[in-house]
Amino acid sequence: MKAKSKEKRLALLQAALAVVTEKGYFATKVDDVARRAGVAKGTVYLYFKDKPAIYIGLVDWLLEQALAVTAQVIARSTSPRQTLDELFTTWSSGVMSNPGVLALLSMENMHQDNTLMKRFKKYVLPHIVELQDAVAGVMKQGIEQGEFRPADPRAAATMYLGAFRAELLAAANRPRTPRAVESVKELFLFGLLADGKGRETPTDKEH
Amino acid sequence: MKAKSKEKRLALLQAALAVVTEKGYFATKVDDVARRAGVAKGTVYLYFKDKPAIYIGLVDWLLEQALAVTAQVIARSTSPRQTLDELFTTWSSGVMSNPGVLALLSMENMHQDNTLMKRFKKYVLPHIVELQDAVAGVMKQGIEQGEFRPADPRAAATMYLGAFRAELLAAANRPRTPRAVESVKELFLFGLLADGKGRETPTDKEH
DNA sequence: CTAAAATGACTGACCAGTCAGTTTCCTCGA
DNA sequence: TCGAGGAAACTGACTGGTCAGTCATTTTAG
Repeated sequence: MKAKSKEKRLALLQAALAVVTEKGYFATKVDDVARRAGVAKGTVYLYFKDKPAIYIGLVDWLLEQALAVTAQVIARSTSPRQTLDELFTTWSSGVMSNPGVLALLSMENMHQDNTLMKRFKKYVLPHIVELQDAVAGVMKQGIEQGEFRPADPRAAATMYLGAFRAELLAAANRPRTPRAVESVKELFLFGLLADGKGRETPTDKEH
Repeated sequence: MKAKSKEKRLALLQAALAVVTEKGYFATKVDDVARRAGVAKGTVYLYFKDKPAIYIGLVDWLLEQALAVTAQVIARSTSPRQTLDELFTTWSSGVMSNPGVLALLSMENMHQDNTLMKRFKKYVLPHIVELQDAVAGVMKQGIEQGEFRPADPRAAATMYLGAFRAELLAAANRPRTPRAVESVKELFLFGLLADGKGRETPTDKEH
């Protein structure tokens, strides 16, 4: 099982990525992955314990990339606001460039299978939380620096990621207009309400 | 196939809802649905052509409810802003009360199977668009009435639904705090930026 | 020449969908 | 009121196809 090269494993992951984003996890046969990588089915099992392990390996790899890219954007940009802007663009042109990938990262999807779900919680979820934390960190910094309003950083992160996701999926149906992306970003920053509608009373929680 | 009662069909759908939201579509065996409804597997096939048909029937039924509830909220509430507020609450306490249901309605999930995907596009997607349109209508009205800023109603609807979804899923992991829900709503309305950060220049699209 | 790597035919488990047989329900004539 | 008979509803054992995972055999590399 612990076969020679890391490279071959990577090649298999790339093949898996291609097939799985195209057909989805459940419709993907191990043999499909093997063929796409140009090897026989047996070979796949030299590098991965079983089918779920391919999935876990794949998601792990993707999240690693996403985290690296995110850290890089955070490191080099000058303000939290700019960071958010760049994250949107960087993500959508890179790792998370299609709905297939998003599906891979969604827990409710993996809910479809028990083994998968267990391993997802154990191995993948922590990394997703890490990503959320990274974004929440940006929010926190922005708030502290006074660029953002006082708000719950986690809620803001959740919403930012949700908006990203929704936009990406919407774009999969209709052709993607840069305008729509801008609209979403802009709404996130400025909110929906017209000016003077009570922005100064964000504390009246109970109605 | 066209067996007697609508009621029995409904009972089967209810059973399917219970099992599918619990285990996911792919992990659900037709026999599970039958057992849950207290009938034999064969009976299921008197009411549904095949397994995908159960799924389609289920989602159709759910969306019908969601649309009805949404229309009702829109009809009785006094302002677009209040409508949005109530939609959030109504949805999460009713039809879309758990992540399992959300998974059922997500296209990327159904991407997992080809037959399912085809039928999803044909039968389900139009209803989802209808729901998005209903929300976009609220946005449009709010904008026209001056309660909301000029913005793309569709983008705003996409984002609103995305925020709802993200919050609901987040709540599935950590216990749901009313505070988090409020945070999300509030962020959606007011945006993240601190006051005086350029709200009056939403037209500088190119950076 | 040998060991590591790769192969792909094979097997066992699983399950959607079928259908011959059984039960339930209804109708109608005595 | 009863029950005979027929139809509609229901049943669940069975079948055919699919596929994850195995492993005896072959290929490659050193």
